Formats: sequence, C-alpha cells, structure tokens
Amino acid sequence: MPPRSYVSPARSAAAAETRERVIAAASQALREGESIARFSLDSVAKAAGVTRLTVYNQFGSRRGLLEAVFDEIGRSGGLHRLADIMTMGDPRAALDRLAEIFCAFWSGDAAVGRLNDAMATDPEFAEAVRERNERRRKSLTVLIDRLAAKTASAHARKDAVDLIFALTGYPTYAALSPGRSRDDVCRVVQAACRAAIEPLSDRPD
Amino acid sequence: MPPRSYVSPARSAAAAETRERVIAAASQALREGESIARFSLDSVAKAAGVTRLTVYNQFGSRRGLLEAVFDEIGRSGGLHRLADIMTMGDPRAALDRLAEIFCAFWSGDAAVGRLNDAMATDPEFAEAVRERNERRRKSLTVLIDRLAAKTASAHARKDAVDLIFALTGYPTYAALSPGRSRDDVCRVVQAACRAAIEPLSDRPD
DNA sequence: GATTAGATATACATAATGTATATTCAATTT
DNA sequence: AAATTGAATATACATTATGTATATCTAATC
Repeated sequence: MPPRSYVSPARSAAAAETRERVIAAASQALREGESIARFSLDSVAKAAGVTRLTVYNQFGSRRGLLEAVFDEIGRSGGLHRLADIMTMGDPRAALDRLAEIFCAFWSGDAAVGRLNDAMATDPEFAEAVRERNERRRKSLTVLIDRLAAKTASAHARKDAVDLIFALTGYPTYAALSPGRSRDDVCRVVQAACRAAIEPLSDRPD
Repeated sequence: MPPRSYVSPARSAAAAETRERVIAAASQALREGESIARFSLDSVAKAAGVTRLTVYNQFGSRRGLLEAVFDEIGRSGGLHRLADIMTMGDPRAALDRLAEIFCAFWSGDAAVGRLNDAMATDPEFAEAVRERNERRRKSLTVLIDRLAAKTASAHARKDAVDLIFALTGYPTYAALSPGRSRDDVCRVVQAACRAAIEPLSDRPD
C-alpha cells in the first residue's frame, strides 16, 4: 500500500517560519561574530531556539545554511535596482549607478564580509557565490560594449570589464572602507571606474 | 642546583633542517591543496617525515606554521627589490615598478593564495599578514607625496594611496588573473595605478 | 658517564561536522 | 474518532581537527 502523502498549510508555514528564524539567527551570528571560524551550527541552533538537527533538516549542511543566508541578503540588499540601469540612456551614468548599488550592497549588512570569508573555507560555497557575482560581470560587459568606441579592441574592453569587476567587488570595498564613509568609498570607486573606461573612448592617442 | 644549559651546533642545525623541511612540506601542501580547509598539521607532518608533535615543538601552533611559511615566501618572493624603488628619481616609474614587483610576488608561489584564504579563518594570522602589507602602504604614501602637486589635498592623496594599495593587493591580482598572463595582469594594474594618480597632477580643472 | 635538546610515543580533552535511528506531537486524512 | 504523516526532537555514534600532558628515546655535549 503506497503511503498517502499530503501537503499541510499549517505545517509548511510553521516550517518556513523556523527556517526564517534560523536564517535570521545565522546572519546575526555572522554579523556579530568576529570570525567565520567561530560560526557553528550549534550556536546558531541555540540562538534560533531549535536543535542542531533541525538546521540539518532545513538546510542539509553548514554550506546550505550559508547559501540560504547569502540568498536572503541578496534579496534584501537592493540588487534588484540593477534591472533599471540597463535601461538608462547614458552608459557612463549607468556605470556610476552600478558602483553605487554595489557599495550599498557591500556595506548594507556586515554579514556579507563573513560570507566572503566563508568562501575561503568551502570551495563549493565559493563557487556558488562566484556564480552570483558573475551577473555583475555580465551587466558590466553590456555597459562597456555600449560605451566603447568602435575602434576599441576586444582586448581593451575585456580589461575594462575585469578591472571594474574587481573595483566593484567586496575585497576592494573592504580595503577602502576603514576610515571612510560609505559615500566616500563610493566616490573613490566611481572615480576609478570612470578612469578604467577612459582608454575606450574615441580620442586620438 | 640550576640545570646547566648549553647550545649545541649539531643539534640546532638538525632542528633548523627539520624546521625547513616542515616549512617546505607545508608550502607545498598549500600550493597543491585546493582549499585551506584541507590543510592539516597531520598531513604536513607526514609529508615532512616527522610527527605532528614535532610541528608543535617548532611552530607552537597551526598559526605559527602558517606565519613561518608566509615569512619564507616573503623572503624568497623578490620583495627585497622594494628597497630600490625608493631611490628612483621618477616616482611614477617607481610606482610602475612597485606594481610589477607585487604582481611577481602574488604570482610567484600559489601558496600565497591559500595563505590569503587563511586570513579568513584566523583573525590573529590575518592581523600578522596585514601588518606586513602595511609596508606597501607606507612605500606608497612616500611615493604619492613625492609625485603629488603641492595643490593636491591630503584627502586626494589618501584616496590615491588606498586605491593603489587595493589595486596592488592580492585580491585584485586574483580577480584579474584568470585568462591573463602575469605580464598582462601587471599591465592592467599599472594602467589603473597611473590613472589613480592622475587627479594629483597640477593641471587646471 | 651524566646531562641535555630535540624528536617521538601515547594518551587525553575539546569542539565541530555529519550520519543513523527511534520518538514525540500536532496537523491531516480517511 | 482513529490512523497517518511531517517537522522537530532525543540520543547515539563516527570522523576529523587542534591543542595539551607526560613519559621515553637518542644522539650531542659537558
């Protein structure tokens, strides 16, 4: 006799709620903890008021939990605004805006720093994060192609894309962050990005 | 009765040799391993042909070993050439040279990538690495002050120093490295550094 | 020959991830 | 109302690391 299975609204709602509670506890632990090394499923479970096994039930592994936290931050970090910049008339203004959006993203939740650290300890998690970052490179490639002069070589375009990709990434933000407000970091990054597209313009050299 | 202690040439020589053997095994493990997470004192000790406790005898801890590897790479990585650039007449040429030296350094031994990852897991090790990196910032500060126009604000100088510090650091190298030769990465970094000092020159605006 | 430094042998404490099995309890289904 | 199911729990265990403690071994030195 096949087991009769069913979906339970109250059940899955309760499960979703504990799931969110665990994610909240995890991201707070990342935010407050000084190092990713001290981030343990044990402490997260305790903080969320569940058992460690419940965490495994919901996320499968430490990595699964980290990815869930990353996705949550991604949703609430303002990256949805990236959709707008592709429709902007001036690609240079769009580039400025992209830098602004990512400065806001990297500074929005201190947990992103710890998640970045987690890339060092878990290669598969690192790969998952990199995949999401590649969207930024994709957007950049489109913008650069729009603003580059016809005479600009593919080589030069790729250099600009990759350099701006690095400039708008987390490590650069973290390097410029000490001693600077979010806006000041943004200004420095924007200036560097503008300089990076300079060789692509149609001036004589 | 106080124990009579003595220094033994043969003993300390043998100890220094095992120490070097362990460092060599550790850096090779870092070079070949895919992640810092899999770097264990157990495997290093086995590869070096000693016991794990010998590693503790020599380096005190995992962190101690990592710092020893870092120092070894620092000694053999060509950073001694930094002394020359401070005596160069043209500070812009010196800046080019600095970028070149560090591109060579980051690409010279793949273990540096893993050591960079280790910063994420061990805050105190991270602090030790940062201290060594600060020497680069010091050099940069001197160079920037030499090439900046008198009218350039302290603010603008600091921006240039910190931006170039980021550009010549490991994360930027690692970001530009896929798909590029060491020399190509160097060219991109140098161009970005030159652009970063552009606002400091004495042109009307 | 006694002593000492460096390496080893053995054992243990601690903490973390991850797996396995059985059980409790409330929400559904019949 | 009774049987069943999903989510969470309880308990236990395997594995892998780091790090500490104590005693022993061995060759170099006094």
